[in-house]
Amino acid sequence: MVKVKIDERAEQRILAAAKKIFLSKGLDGARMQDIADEAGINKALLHYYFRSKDKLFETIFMEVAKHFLPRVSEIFESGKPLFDKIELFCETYIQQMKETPYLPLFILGEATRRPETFVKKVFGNRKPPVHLFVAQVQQEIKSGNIKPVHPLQLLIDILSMCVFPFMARPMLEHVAGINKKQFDAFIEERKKLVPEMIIASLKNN
Amino acid sequence: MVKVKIDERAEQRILAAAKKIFLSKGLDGARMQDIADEAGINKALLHYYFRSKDKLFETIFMEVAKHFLPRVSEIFESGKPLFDKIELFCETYIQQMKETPYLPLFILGEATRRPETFVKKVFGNRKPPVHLFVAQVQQEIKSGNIKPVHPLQLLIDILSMCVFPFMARPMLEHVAGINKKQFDAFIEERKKLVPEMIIASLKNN
DNA sequence: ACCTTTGTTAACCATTTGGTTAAATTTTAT
DNA sequence: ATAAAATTTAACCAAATGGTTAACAAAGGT
Repeated sequence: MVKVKIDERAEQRILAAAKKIFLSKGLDGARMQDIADEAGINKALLHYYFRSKDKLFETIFMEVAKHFLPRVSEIFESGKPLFDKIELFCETYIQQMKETPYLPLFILGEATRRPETFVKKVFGNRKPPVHLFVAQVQQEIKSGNIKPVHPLQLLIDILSMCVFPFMARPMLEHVAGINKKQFDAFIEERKKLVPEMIIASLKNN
Repeated sequence: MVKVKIDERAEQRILAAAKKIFLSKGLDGARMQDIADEAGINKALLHYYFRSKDKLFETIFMEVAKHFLPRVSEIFESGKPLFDKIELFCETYIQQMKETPYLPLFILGEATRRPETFVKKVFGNRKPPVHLFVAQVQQEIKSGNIKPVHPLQLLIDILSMCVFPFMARPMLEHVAGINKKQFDAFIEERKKLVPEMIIASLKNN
């Protein structure tokens, strides 16, 4: 008979709980007691494993921040044609946001409130290789394969359309009068529509 | 000689201070003392004019939320051709976000954390007439003037591209290695580029 | 002048909150 | 088994925070 580990290690439960609470309430809104309750342990144990609220938050932030730029480097560095990269970028991004819908508001909110603390730490020395994307776009323009566009503007266009709908979700659902299921369908549709739209705008004729 | 009102009414100063503090720190991050200090008055006076922190916050939120959908109704209800509306929408939106760059993260952050409290209150009975835009797009499709697109997806595309860059600003500046002046130029350029891009993607040939 | 209303403040108060401590329990090594 | 190390908890603590009170000052009306 396999021995089932009935309860995870406390440290893991704390991390999971902290992630849930911080993501939904933010640094200021989260209470250490909330996290302890969610993890089912005593509050003092939080300080035993992680020295302070700030330390715990930073641990979560860093772990979670990775997912905000999901596999972007991998995609940019792949040898794929531009249009394939755009399709893959949208697909990957929207899928990631579907799985962690609180992520963008959380990351951008905290990064805006404490830029010096977080923005630099997130990327450390390894920024995503935007220049590769930029160079490829410029190459395609020079070759006459696509219309002349500003590469960085293009990148932000794509990113905006993939991420923003998740941030505006509650308003969207209310204004458009749709429910969660319809929102999911709406988002799923975007995996195809966004790259189509972008690529159509790039084609020459 | 004109008598200069050396200090505004305290109530006004409180509102201005609360706006500044709440917008930058959010409901949870803002301290009543911060607001009192910013307004240059005693903390008790905050409670004299506005009963509680929540009441004060709601006042600010409601006042400020109006600017999140700047003149959208006006634009949708104007008799203008679709492409003109799109151009005007982008121009108006980006300009508003330039003037109140903290707005989107603030509104969407609070709306997400307390949807039942805020989302409905913001719009009250008067939602923006999205259906007018939708109908106009459908009409243009039927007339064969533009490619067939999903009207709501189109609207979100536009909104995303206008608003998101302001929310992602600190990350953007860091990743793209640009300063505030360059960001402003980047944004200014979008007033033309975004509608151009959208309209190009709608044209038939 | 005098009284009433409105505006403003210093000093408090109760609760919440992040954090600590010392004791108790469990695990691990010998 | 037993001592040492690691884990967990209940009880505290000090600071911060939203909010109240009572006294004081300014303005307005008579």
